[in-house]
Amino acid sequence: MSVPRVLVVEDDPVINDSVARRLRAEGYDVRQAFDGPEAVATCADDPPEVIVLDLMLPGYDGFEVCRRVQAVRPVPVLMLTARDDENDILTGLAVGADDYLTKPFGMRELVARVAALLRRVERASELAAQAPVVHSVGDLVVDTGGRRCTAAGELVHLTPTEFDLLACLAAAPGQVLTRERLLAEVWDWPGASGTRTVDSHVKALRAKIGAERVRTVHGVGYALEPAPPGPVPS
Amino acid sequence: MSVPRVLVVEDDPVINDSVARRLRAEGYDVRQAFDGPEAVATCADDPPEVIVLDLMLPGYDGFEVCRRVQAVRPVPVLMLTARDDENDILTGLAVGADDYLTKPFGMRELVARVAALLRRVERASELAAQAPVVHSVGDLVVDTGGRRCTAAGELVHLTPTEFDLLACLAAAPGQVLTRERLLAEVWDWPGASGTRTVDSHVKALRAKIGAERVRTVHGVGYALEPAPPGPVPS
DNA sequence: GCACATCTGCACAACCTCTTCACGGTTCGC
DNA sequence: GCGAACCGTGAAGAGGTTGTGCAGATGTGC
Repeated sequence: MSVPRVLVVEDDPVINDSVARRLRAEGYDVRQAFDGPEAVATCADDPPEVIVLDLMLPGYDGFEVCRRVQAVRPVPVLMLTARDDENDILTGLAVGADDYLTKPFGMRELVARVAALLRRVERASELAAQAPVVHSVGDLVVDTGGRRCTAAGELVHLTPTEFDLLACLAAAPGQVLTRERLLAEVWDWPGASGTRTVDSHVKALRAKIGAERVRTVHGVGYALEPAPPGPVPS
Repeated sequence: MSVPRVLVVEDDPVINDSVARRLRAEGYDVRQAFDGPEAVATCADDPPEVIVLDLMLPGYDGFEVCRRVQAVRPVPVLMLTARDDENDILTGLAVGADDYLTKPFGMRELVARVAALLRRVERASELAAQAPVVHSVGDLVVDTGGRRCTAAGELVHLTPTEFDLLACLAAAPGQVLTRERLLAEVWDWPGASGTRTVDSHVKALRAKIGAERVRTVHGVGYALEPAPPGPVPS
């Protein structure tokens, strides 16, 4: 994303040009659209990083543009409202706008808001990329950040300990973890007390995510099956 | 910005001088320009903090001056219009002017407007540095700038603490935040006193935005549900 | 100063979880 | 095949965590 693309949607040529010029001066790759259909068409082609969108448009209005564009791919939208109309703002935000400015607005502020939206997008993608908070093992998904787990698309309710246990296993799919190791990871450092505690929780886990997903290795410990047995005969 | 520089652009020497004199008396460092090209040249050299700009100018008019100057660097512009022409005013604001005065104007008012512009710019640049303004989570919209919140399009009244709490949760949708984390974010650094305070406010929040939107994660904390239960009927 | 809204902390009840034990079935080494 | 070690299972008590209502403290605007 070396040169962020910005789409300016505004029917008044004077305002559109002036906004576009200002944003180009800031170093953005700016496209312009002057009505609803044109805006949607431009986005379908090649979605920009940010959209600056006026609400009052010929064709269909800003809300509709927002809906249609967002339906394809989520794009940050900075909304321009002619009046300080509470309802317009709230409606706009409800249909997917990310920020708003009321006319008359200062160019400085507009530029700042666009930059803020871009920062947010970048930050979000960085977070998604560098935070391996989600483990996928076959059709099992373990979201350690949200502490949720789905098996074959179905949400599974797990108790705290069950979740920690599964997260631990999912961090190394196919690898066998000893009871001692699991006790250390999930239960901190409990003097090697009843190792049967692990068994109990494995049992509970199996009952919830399917017994075949957790393999017992006799004399060693447990492992999460990397992929379901074979090509599932569905 | 110890001594703010002000550029006065006005073709009538009498008015120009009188404005300049008055502003100098207020302690500003004042330059003068008497036509469009001169104004642009002065700005290219060394942009002032504020421009007082007449619309009727020889060379090119005030709009053009405004556009060219703003293309280089955003500078607050106080526009002077001969008539009380709505179109002129709107066009001017669109090309980057920040305020306007209609002739005939009083010196006192002009001085006040210039001072207000300087204040506003300072404040705006502070604001611009802040984080994004709006969080959308499902059909829940949290406008941290306007400190407003809507659920399914309906405006919801929240107390300050409730709003901060929700904003904190909305900043990381689906992520579980511990009570300690929430105390740190919303209540600054609370000696680890009653974490039950969080519970109380969560209860109040749930009553207002719908209990199903805030998920309890036993033994860990709370999370905002990323998407509402049912698949959205588009 | 007063009325009002809001925040905080507590106590209680309800709920959820963890752990442990004993028993029976299974696997492994010989 | 046999013994020993290992694992699965079920149940129940103990302990911890959360939801809720309420009262006092605090802050705010008129």
